[in-house]
Amino acid sequence: MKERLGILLEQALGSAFSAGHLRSETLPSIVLETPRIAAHGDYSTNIAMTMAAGQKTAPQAIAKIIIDHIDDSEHLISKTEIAGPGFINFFIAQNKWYEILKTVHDLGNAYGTSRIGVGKRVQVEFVSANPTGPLHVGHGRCAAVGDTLAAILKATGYEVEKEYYVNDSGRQIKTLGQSVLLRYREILGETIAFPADGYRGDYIKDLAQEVVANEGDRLQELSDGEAVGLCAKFAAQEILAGIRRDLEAFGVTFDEWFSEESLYDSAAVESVIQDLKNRDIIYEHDGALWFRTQDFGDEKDRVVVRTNGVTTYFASDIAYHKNKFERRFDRIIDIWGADHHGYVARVSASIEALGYDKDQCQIILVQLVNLLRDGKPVTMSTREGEFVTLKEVVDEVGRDASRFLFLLRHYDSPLDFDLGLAKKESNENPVYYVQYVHARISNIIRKAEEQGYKDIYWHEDFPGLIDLPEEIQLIKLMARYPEVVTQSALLMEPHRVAFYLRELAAAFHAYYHDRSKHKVVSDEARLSAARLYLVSAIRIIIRNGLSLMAVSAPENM
RNA sequence: GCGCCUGUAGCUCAGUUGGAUAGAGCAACGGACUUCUAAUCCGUAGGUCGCAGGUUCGAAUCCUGCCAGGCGUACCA
Repeated sequence: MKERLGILLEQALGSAFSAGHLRSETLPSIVLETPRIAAHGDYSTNIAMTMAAGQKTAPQAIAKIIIDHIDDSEHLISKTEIAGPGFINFFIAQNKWYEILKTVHDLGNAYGTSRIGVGKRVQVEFVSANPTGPLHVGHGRCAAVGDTLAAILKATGYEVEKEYYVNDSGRQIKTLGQSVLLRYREILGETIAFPADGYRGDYIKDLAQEVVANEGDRLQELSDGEAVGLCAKFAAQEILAGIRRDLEAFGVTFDEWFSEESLYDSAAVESVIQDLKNRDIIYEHDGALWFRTQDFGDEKDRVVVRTNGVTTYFASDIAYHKNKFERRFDRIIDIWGADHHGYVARVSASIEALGYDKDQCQIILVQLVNLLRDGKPVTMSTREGEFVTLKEVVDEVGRDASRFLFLLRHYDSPLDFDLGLAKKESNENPVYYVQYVHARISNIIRKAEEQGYKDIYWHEDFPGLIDLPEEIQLIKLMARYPEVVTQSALLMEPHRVAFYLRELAAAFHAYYHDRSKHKVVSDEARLSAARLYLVSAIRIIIRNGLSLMAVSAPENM
């Protein structure tokens, strides 16, 4: 609807230009919005005001010229008015709204999809937690945001690839191996001194137990280096498998699990460092190798290879992002926890230094999850083994409820996650409010079937039957769904879908509740058929929206 | 100190990329189930949009400066 009106406006501007009624200038971008207040029309544009300066004419006069040039041969518009300082308000002819209803039914699962991303490949990388311990709630938030954003981008036509970057190399993996080996020796009867920087969680002991079961005391005969290596490899694999399971239980899957180690195996890290050294972007200082990130907007230069010859995490990240660009994505989206924000400048500096367009790589920082238990903060540390895992939350609160909770917030704002409230919230969670709409409509449709309404179909009588203001209101709300999906994609803000669904659900519940006025299945066959058509359209949208979030749409509750 | 994010109703948060009279949920108070499911609905109350300037037809939104909170500021990841 908005699109069609936009086209009319564009044509009107064009014809006003060619008729010489407006001085020609570059076509301004037309912004149509749904006014907050119904009296301001169905759509409103500020175009006359934004053009006023360039035209050197009063906005009201420009508005009048534009309106005069609108060629509305389809009678889409029932009324236009110039209001306030120069808004043009459009009122859509009521009979045109029914076309939306038909569109929803015709498109079904595809209602809300668009083609703005067609032909473009985008990669979304998210979670990417080190395989040194299970995922915690913070990772869950990133997972929900990343997975839903990927689904939204897909719905707008992008070819989307979801990727998990596995940090299976470097010091933290070695520390993991050492921690497991120590617990292993402990089980075999040795007294050990556990180092301060070791991983202390119980899962380390479980892993050590498994090593004992698989290998017996064989590791005792190996050198420390070999034993640590074995333990590290085994532990990382096991933990990663667990991460994968937990994510699947949370409804998140990836197309690609990209190994950091593979960048070393293929010498990609080595060669990019060599390349940058040749170009004097990496230089030696105090025995270490430094990247001139400062020349590309970072606040200081960063170490790539330490004095002891070991590469930093940043080194493989340079090679990793180079690899991403080599895979020829049109867009690359990295989703990180906000605690990594210090990394943004250096990564985008490295992208620029390699000669790529840094704007092609967008980094979303998801604010941290503050974990509370009955109002009191719970400290989380993987190393100390004190944390609440994603699995625990999913098991306790449920996948639907926890996903919805994470998505009911802009990723920019920190989230307090209270475990004491989580259980309670699983009953009061807004997700049930939305799902309940789906269950209620499903129930209506079941009941209708029992009474002989076999099919849900359109009939040209319907406009006369569905004409209450609240019914038109519902259709107008349905018309907005595709705009919401498009906006979420453009702004990369998945929470918009969740908020929209809540709004649609509220409108439906209110409508549904007044049974005396709005009963769907009644004695009047034609009215019933018409209302069935209306509410089943709502069900389609609820289902589509929930499916973007990978939240289930139950038939019964 | 410097950098990033945030400050909107008692609490948790939206706010259509600068629009017209700032909105939900929870909590509080008062109502609605012989009806297609009350996990629901209706109503009341609740606001100097952190503070102060600036930009303009117009600011919660943009700019500057303060104040407060979170995170970061490693040859850790």
